[in-house]
Amino acid sequence: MATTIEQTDGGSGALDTLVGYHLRRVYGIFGSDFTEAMEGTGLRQVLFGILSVVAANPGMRQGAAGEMLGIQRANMVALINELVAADLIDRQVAEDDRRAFALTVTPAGKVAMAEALRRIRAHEDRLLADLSHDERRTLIGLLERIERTRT
Amino acid sequence: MATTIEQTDGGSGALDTLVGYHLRRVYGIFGSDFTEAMEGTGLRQVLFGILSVVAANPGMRQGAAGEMLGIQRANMVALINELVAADLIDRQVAEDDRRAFALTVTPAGKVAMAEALRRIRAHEDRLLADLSHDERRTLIGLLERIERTRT
DNA sequence: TATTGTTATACTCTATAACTATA
DNA sequence: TATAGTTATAGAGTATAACAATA
Repeated sequence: MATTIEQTDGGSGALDTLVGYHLRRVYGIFGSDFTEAMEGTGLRQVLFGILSVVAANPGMRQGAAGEMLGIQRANMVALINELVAADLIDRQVAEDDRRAFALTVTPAGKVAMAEALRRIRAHEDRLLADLSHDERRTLIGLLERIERTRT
Repeated sequence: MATTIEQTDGGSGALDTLVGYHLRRVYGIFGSDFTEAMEGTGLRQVLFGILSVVAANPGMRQGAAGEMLGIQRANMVALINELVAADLIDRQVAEDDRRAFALTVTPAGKVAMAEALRRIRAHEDRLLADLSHDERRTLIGLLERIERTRT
């Protein structure tokens, strides 16, 4: 009934009315379940993200991949090293610019991606079981509109 | 038109269809804008979260506050130390259990919270400018339903 | 001069195990 | 024996600055 902050309400207080708070909680739930779902594959959120972006844009540069995912150049180095070491990504000096690297997903990378995608779909189905397909689309749509405001 | 992963689509590939990916992006946008919005207050997301929970439940125990926010006991220590040092939280040995600490928000803490809340509302209004009030409620509602599935 | 990737570094967040003091 | 808080520590994510090679 109160519009101000209640005392001893047994809840989270002002937090519950904030979109950011709920985003934080749900992101946490997704994150830990994702990690569980990926157990044994050696893939993490970032690594799958990179694989996915490179698969959609074969030959793209390391820097461009990082930019699309909001990963800084400096932090891309170790990540790409990891993917190359695991033979999931192929890294070649770009023909037209010898400073840059052209990335492609290896055959093994494609296999790994397919398996990961299967697990991720199951993980999302698990966490979104209470939402109808329409509601999932609504959720993605709302999130995309927020992304467009600030990207 | 393709239901499989496209090649050279210029986009994020399979990522775009995943709720988790959009959550990650939007959470990132909210996180960095939150940090900017709080500049000069000394408050971060976690610290504001603790203040908010303790304000809503005066006298609550350190462990219970952490539990509500998904923060492990071990990690609460330094956070509460920080809030006590800043005179935003009062920490007293609980009368009925001398192992435990009873937490309350200090007067200075309430002032800080009010100012933080003002900034956070502005920050959310900024990032959610494209959404109607109904859409914001829908978004929070959907997120809350996901939280309930796994908490 | 500017850009691509690199190295070094540092800070926050998160997670685990072993400890203490109380219960 | 179990619980509340503590300490130490380690890993992941993220951020900045300075550098080499190339443009």
